[in-house]
Amino acid sequence: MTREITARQDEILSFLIDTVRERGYAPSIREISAHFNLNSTQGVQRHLEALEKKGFIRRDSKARAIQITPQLLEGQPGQDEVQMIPLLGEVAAGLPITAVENVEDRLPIRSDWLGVNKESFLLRVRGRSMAEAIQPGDLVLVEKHPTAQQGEIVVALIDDEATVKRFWREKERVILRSDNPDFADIVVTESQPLQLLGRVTALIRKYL
Amino acid sequence: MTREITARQDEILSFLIDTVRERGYAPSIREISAHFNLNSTQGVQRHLEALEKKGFIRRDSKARAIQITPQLLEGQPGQDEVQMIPLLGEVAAGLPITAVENVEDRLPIRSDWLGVNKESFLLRVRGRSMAEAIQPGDLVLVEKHPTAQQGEIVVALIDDEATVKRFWREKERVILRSDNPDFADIVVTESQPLQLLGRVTALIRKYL
DNA sequence: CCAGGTAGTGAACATTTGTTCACTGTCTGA
DNA sequence: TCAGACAGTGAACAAATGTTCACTACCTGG
Repeated sequence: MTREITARQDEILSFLIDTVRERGYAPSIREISAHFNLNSTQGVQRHLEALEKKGFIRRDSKARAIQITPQLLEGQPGQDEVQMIPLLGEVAAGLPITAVENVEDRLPIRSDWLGVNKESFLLRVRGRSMAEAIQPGDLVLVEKHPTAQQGEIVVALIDDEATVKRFWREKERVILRSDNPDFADIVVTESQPLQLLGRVTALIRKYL
Repeated sequence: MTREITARQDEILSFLIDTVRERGYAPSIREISAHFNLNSTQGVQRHLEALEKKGFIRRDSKARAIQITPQLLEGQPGQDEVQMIPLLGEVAAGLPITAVENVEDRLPIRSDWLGVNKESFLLRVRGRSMAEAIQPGDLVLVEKHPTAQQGEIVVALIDDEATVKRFWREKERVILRSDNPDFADIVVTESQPLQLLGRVTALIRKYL
């Protein structure tokens, strides 16, 4: 998917950015169409869908639920740019994992450590299955991703609990392997679909 | 007009700030009341009116039209405050360790992770002496300190080279111990004074 | 004891809001 | 010439949304 945008899309994106900067909340579909003297919400909808597809905004089906990709609001992405990434506590059932209710803290991560147009969050490791490289209490930076590469460290949901393991795919099954030999592999077959939350891209450990 | 706010107002304001930071747009009145398990939009309305009167937010009579006073969004000093900490490369002889010449990069660290009135820097680990908990390529956050406690992980200069070890003091000598049993202890006596750069307070690992 | 402030309930209402459907027009490249 | 992309129109719908009203309960200071 090309990230080129049309002239009209660019105009609409600029209007979004300006409006959020000036008054602190996004315009509605109808405010956008009024601004451009359009008579139809469908046309605006189409443009917003395209901008979302191309990664410039994120939308929810709620009033003014347009989130502009942070780099666009703050200017050029750069080395010194920092994003406050949520550290999730107990993950409440039924909510999106990064729902506000799940966030217990926030840590600064350099933007170039984060995937482009990827959502990331931090989780605290509980078990010793990846010891000693990854220890209880460590924070892992997780980039949301539904799939993984061989050998990558991933976060999966098993029995409604997030677990950190190394991912191996063999023919018709997936193996979630611990680095700690004291722990057995978890074998996932198609009869119980695997739910990957994402892949681990960094680790942060605090020594008290 | 007092700017003191009540406990409930403070909770609601924090929720607003968190929500805007997390998902880029404000909650609706009903989302706020759902979050706090309230059954009435009027109660929320009352709090928002108070917060507006006291200058913490601005509102329009439109969906999610809550603008948080910019200073509040840009972070309270303390928890959300971030400092760019230098990552040191080759340490040039004769220069203070954190001299500009030694800095190869900077990473954001939350201020409450840093000692009060202490200088900190990041170093990249080279050897495997602390494996597996600390691996080559890992970054350690070092707080400048000339002394250490028993068992702490420290950075010492030995033969003009920074090394990461665990610190033990015995009677008249200091032992710098590796976590990796493949490495022998380094015994430091008074005939070659130990130079501690600091103690390790955090670790950051990036998985490619 | 009472007034005032704080916090909330329950309900109703009008307006806003996003989505969807079916359509038209223009432009461009094959 | 035609298909596809882009840009828009007009309409309808259901849900979301903010405001307002009248009320209750509790707490605290005068």
